[in-house]
Amino acid sequence: MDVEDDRPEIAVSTVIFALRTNERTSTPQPPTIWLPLVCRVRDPYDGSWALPGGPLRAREGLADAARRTLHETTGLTPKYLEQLYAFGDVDRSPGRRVVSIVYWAMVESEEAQRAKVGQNVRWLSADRLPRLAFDHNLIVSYALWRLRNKVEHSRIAHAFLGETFTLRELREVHEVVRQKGLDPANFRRQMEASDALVPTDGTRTGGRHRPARLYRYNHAIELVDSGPLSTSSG
Amino acid sequence: MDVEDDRPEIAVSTVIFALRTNERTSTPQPPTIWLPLVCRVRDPYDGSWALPGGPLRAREGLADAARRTLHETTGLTPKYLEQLYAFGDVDRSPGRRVVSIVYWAMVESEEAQRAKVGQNVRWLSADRLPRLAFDHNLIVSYALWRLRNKVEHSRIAHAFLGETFTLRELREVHEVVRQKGLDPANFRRQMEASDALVPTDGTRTGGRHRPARLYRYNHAIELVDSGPLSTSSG
DNA sequence: GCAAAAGTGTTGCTAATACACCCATGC
DNA sequence: GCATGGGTGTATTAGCAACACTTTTGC
Repeated sequence: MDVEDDRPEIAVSTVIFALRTNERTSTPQPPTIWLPLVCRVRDPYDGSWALPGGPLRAREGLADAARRTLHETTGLTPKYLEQLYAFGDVDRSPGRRVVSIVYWAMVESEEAQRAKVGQNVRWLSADRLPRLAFDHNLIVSYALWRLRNKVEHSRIAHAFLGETFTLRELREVHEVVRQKGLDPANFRRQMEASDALVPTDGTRTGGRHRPARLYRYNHAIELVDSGPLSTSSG
Repeated sequence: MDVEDDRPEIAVSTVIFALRTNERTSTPQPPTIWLPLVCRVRDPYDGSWALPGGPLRAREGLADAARRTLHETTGLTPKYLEQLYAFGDVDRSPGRRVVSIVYWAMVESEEAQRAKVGQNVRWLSADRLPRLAFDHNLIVSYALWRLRNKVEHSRIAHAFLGETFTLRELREVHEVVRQKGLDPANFRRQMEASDALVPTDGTRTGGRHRPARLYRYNHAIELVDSGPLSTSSG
């Protein structure tokens, strides 16, 4: 066996999350977690759905590679991107040895609608996934677990929303991700106490009720979350 | 430039933590966090201290590689081992492109004393490190941050201790890692409430005071911490 | 006995919860 | 008006920190 071919390859993949409402149903429903997947067109796993990704280029950072590959396949620009885990089991890819550095990302709902879907790229519901290629079911499970964990103790839920948003919208993100209803009053107080939000002058009107104040995310804080690693250092 | 040489290499390194008392001082002192480092014997960074590690073999899992390389250089067998992060900045290694999958580990104090130190391997204090090779200072900082974060919300402190231990010993681990004194009474209650500990029949005697009950870690729980990833899947 | 750490009890503060209530808007 | 969600107030509860106190050992 050739020594060069023995060297493990490096690939970078990304689990991209967005909150979307199921278009198939006519009655209004709360959004759920969806992710764009790519249909493989060659073996192994020809015809299976897989995470967007690709090989790491020689002069390209890990996060850069994640951003590039997900943009190439989906056209999306994520609002949040973080390294998830390196998957490197010996036989996770039939025939070859591939170590995948996996990232996870969030895109806002508006951006998600701009994604170029088609025969080869499609949104699938995170909790009704078919059997995916490679170990990608495990990867998505872990990414979901991380998302749910992080959203409780961190201030990242806004990454699913636009520049400004109402407290109701932010609460809905939390409710969908954490899979349980939250008291509007208590949620408001927690957010106000956390210093994560800055009220704007605007309000969102719609529906037959009092208009809701629009808030903006307070970017002056987020340094705390990832410790010594800034968001860049991949 | 040759295409084969352009492909990024994969290395696996490990930040190994142990609690040790400084041998140089005669007066008894509380332990602090130490880690074994390897002195490099060739460029780049010839003569600098670096994390134990090495290239990933073709038919070897990531965690296996971490376990192997740290054992080869230090002789240690860690009680806890977890993936930390993949570091892959383009120019983190002069001349070559290396992506390092870094693990972090804890060894119990007794095991730490069995480590084979010498000219090339030495224990250094985690908060008084010199300038290390590559980006290893950043890596150690991040590992420390992770250790300190995880020890508060998780049940891993026992990994610094032997099979059985007193509440005082466990509390000392927390105090050293979290860098602050803890109330013995409240600490006891928290541990008892957490179900993480199982009391044994034994007691530890020593010093002129009442013997302390020995506890054992309750292994029936730990599944929760890492979510869908069991400790094996690297 | 006395020092020192093991172990127990009590109190008060803070934060999270549950839920009652008023406010402002669209229809 | 009236339904609906926006927004405020408040009582109850759970958890945690502080600290006084009792117990049991070595010397």
